[in-house]
Amino acid sequence: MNYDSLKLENQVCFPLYVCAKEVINKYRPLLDRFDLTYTQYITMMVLWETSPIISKELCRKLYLDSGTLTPLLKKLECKGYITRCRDNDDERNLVVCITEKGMALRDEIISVPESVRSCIPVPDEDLQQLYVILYKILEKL
Amino acid sequence: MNYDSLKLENQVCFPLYVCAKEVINKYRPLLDRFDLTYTQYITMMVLWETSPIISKELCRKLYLDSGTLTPLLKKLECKGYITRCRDNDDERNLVVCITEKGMALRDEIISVPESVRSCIPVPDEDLQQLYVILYKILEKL
DNA sequence: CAAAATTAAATTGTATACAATTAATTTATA
DNA sequence: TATAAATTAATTGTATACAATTTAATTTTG
Repeated sequence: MNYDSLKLENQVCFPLYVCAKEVINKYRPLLDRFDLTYTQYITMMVLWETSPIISKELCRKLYLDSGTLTPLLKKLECKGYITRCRDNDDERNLVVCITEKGMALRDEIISVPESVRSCIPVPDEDLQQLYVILYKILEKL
Repeated sequence: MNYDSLKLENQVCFPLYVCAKEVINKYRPLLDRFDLTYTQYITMMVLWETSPIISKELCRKLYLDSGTLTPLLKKLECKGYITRCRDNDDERNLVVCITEKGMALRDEIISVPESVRSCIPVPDEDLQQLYVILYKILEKL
């Protein structure tokens, strides 16, 4: 039998998985200073754009479920970056609001994207192409 | 201040992270039948190609550390797919060998790559491009 | 309107991931 | 050659991820 399809080098998912991991690892030392993990960081990104926001919406935008977000949001609350409270109109919903401290974090963290970019020494065109293909796939999934 | 660089839509890492997660999620129902996780599956892929292999080499090929691999290998051993023993020449090294049962698994699992491929309805050219860019980045990291 | 169905967050359990440390072994060196 | 340095797995601790279940609230429906 021909087992070529089961070779690691013939997989697209493997470099995708490794690349995502390794790029996220580049964020770690940069985000450590702010006591944030990568997942907490992208959560803050949504909140800098949209606050207040319902937890369900946050889950949808971040492609995460409540099992992941519930403890993460509690941690961000402990750090003082967000508040969590129930929606009066529908008590099932959790309303997440960014705090002043959370909003202020944006100014401090502004240099992170550029720092990460400098860790990935490939041309802009490659990253642009990568971006387009990834969203093309995400749309179809 | 201009905060565009902190918008989720302007990140390359975010779709990379989500895409990797979502594609791996496509493997889940397919691998469940074999009682394997994605990480266990790619570990088996290395072993189908190379056995015996030193744990250190396995770590290097999979971009994982011993904190992740040690418990994973113990699980694969419990399932009867591999054996773990020390290298007589250098007792620090852990030698991982595939078992007959592990080798037989390859024939059963052969259809998985095609099944996953069919879950990602984009042209081959896109995946080919993706593959090239991802390895280009990995080489530089 | 009351019961059933639906929805959303939280909880529980399992499996990664990785940093930091520890323990055992081997290699280098004074 | 005895000790220091280096190497490798394993361990410990923290933080995701996600499936499955539970709980509480809301909506639908008979």
